Amino acid sequence: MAIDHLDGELLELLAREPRIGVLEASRRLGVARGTVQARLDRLQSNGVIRGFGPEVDPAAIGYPVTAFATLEIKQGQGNDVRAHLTTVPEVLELHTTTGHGDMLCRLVARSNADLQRVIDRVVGFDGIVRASTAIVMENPVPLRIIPLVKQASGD
Amino acid sequence: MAIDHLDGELLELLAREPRIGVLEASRRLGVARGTVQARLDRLQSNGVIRGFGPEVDPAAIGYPVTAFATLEIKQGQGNDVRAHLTTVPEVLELHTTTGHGDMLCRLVARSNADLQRVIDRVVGFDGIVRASTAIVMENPVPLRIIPLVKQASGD
DNA sequence: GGAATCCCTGGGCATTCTGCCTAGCACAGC
DNA sequence: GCTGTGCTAGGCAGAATGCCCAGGGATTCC
Repeated sequence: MAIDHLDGELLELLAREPRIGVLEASRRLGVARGTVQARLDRLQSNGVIRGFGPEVDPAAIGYPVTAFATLEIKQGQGNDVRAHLTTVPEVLELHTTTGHGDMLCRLVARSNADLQRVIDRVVGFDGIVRASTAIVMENPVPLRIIPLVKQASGD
Repeated sequence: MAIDHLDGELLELLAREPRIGVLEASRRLGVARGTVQARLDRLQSNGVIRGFGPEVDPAAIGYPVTAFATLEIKQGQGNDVRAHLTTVPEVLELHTTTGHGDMLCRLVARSNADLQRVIDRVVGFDGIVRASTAIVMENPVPLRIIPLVKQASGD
């Protein structure tokens, strides 16, 4: 469950140079190949490593605008709203949060004008009472995990 | 820049089974290996594929609590706040958004009690006027990209 | 109508990595 | 003292990679 120093270094190495194989990683870390293999297996069956899926940049496929929308949900409509938002491709992420039946979702759009269309589609649903949207201008800290991994593995 | 149908299928395949290699992917897609290799190279130099870093689950390394904090920033303090938040490992993501010098950040913590410590550390900084935090309870739609990819590649 | 260009195919090559195995060693807990 | 666990070090066959080439359609540009 907890990860040790070697796990931390392995994760950091994989994050920096994902294409390297088990053999190369073992060379870099100065341990035996079998060790790296065992650690990787453990991290994956542990659920620490969820996968190695390609990170796709929405901007590069034509969706340069990102926004966060806070949705106020009518009591008892949570499941319907979830199902509805799942069908909208521009909804990249959805969370339910503390508060008065609130949800937070991450949206992308082709342009600011297109964002209006997306929002209309998102909120054009019965269970949603109100929505407030914040458009992202800059992303000073892109989604990262390494600093946390280092802290969790004892620096 | 735009991606075609084959690109879309390739991305979807890689997202579903990231461990398969170029050769296996070419077999699945029914195209030549060189084609897959060329597409992958192009997608990566295009920036469509940012990388293949391991997706680490914060919950699995001891940070099961996620929250989003909206920060109100004192005029002109943006850079200092950014620098400050970058040093906090529990800040996984930071965006500046439209509004009155607002920022939105994603936090994780070891527990609800620990979240208080994280928030104190985040807002214990001069440039931050006010913070409002929403704790995530459920995550009905985890960060996803495939539906958008399919839409962008013409279904 | 050509000609040039681009993309894909299908194949070949040496090198490298993988998955799987064995055996020995050090260290912890019971 | 014994057992289990984790790491090292090595070996092996099979598979994949990176890189190369020649050829064929399709498209675009003169």
